[in-house]
Amino acid sequence: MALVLFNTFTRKKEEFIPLEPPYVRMYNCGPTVYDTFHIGNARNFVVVDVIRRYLMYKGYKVKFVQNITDIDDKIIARAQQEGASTEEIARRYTEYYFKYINLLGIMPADENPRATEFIPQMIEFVQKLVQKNSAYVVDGDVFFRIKSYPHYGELSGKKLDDLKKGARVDVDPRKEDPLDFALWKSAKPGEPYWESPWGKGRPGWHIECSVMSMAHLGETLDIHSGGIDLIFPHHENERAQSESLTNKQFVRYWLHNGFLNIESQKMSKSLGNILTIDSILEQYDPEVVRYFLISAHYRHPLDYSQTNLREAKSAWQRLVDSTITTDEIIRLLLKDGSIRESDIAQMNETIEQRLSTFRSQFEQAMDDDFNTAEAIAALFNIVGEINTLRENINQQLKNGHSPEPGKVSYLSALNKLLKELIGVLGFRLPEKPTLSSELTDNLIRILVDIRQKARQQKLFEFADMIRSRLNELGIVLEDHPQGTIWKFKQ
RNA sequence: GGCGACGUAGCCAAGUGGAUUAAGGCGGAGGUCUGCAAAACCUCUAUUCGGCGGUUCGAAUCCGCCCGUCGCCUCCA
Repeated sequence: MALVLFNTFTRKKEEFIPLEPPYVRMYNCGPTVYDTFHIGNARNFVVVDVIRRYLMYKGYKVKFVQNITDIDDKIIARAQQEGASTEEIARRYTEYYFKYINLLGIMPADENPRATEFIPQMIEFVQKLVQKNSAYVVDGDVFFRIKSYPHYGELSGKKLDDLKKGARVDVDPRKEDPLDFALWKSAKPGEPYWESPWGKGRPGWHIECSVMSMAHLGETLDIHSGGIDLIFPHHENERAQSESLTNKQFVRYWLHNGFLNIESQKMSKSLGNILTIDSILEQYDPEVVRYFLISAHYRHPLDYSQTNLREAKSAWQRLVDSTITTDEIIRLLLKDGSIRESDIAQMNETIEQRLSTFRSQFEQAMDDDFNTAEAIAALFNIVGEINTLRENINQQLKNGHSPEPGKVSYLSALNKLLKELIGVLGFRLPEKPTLSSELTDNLIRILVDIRQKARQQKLFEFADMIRSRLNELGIVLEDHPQGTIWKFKQ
């Protein structure tokens, strides 16, 4: 099956063919570490994480690079505001960034280059552009000359004339063209700086990504991603300067995720509706947040609301519950000897067939421009099959028959498949009791046994007390025909 | 002003010319199971896809107009 993705550049879905299969060079515009990151940033990080994981699942060898912009105007502004150094600010929010992407279950990038580590390469890059006449120097600033790059505007689909008409910012009169942008900025007094051929200064914000992506991935990237707002001017400028330097295609596939809105409105500082990721993770499990973030197609706008998060929580719960209950039921069946490990391992063609139908439903969805909404639907179809099957086995049990080994092995295989695909989307299921919590498990089982005795003797008040006291501790008991199982309340 | 996206059940959200009952989830109603629960299962919850026209044998899917929502063009994921 061919993987198809929507390329912002062509505005079409295209089959994904990396430059040198099976290698994939992937770059995502990372954070500028001047502040905490918000749920909208999280959407980008999670979406890109899912894309990366799926490419790996498909057998690609992905090298994933995400930069950290640790010097720029906003960091300087923040530092001055707080009377701190830019390094301090950058360090603080870099830590924050790593802490929270880790909590969100985002795989660490293969490389996280920082802008300040690549200043010499940036200077060299700019120098070459000046030599090629693609850039010019004015009073210690260096500007990119967009006239030198005939393809300017192609990525964002903008006409240069329209851009000029729509300009809402005062134009720097030293620019040859209002659309020329800074490659190197001279330092004002009190600002951090690096020595350069043009005097003291710092890199412009677009040059960083070009330099750092090329440093780690070469001159042509397979995938370059970011939020939809980065198309213009950031990615347009990256493309212009990179291709001017190399005369090669900079990016094969441009991917952009849609915005996350708050109550249908864009998040912005001026509206004061920024939701930082830490405030959300205080209320919701990271997996719930991930579920919410990929419950809609990545290119569509997504609306944040408490209702939507609560909905995600219930849906995620259904997924988790199915896997836990199935695990526990199989465990009980093994324990009382009504089924054996060797029975479970038994596969046959019918089972294989059905499993692959479920798997391919998932893959078809993901192959179609990473349609996570549909992929999740595929997951729920598996859940439905599992739960119906379990019900079926319950029925047999109640009728005094021991469960058919074929059914149990199908159940077990479905459960395994479900867990695998949940993992492909980057979700983490609650962990099995570890060695340290084995004691807990054993203690609860003692209580479960005592309650069972009480129920047999119709001491329901006593039995219910055990159940409700455990419930107060966040432990839920469920009585199944195979026996009683326990779970942690979510 | 220029460019673009979107409008599918109470809510979230796939589908984008014809197999098909228009996925899946949340919520709700009724039932089954249970000592009671929980979880789960079963049934029901869009003759219809913002509105009006058009193209077509056939449209939620294509075209036009209208209404509504949102975004980019400026730092921004």
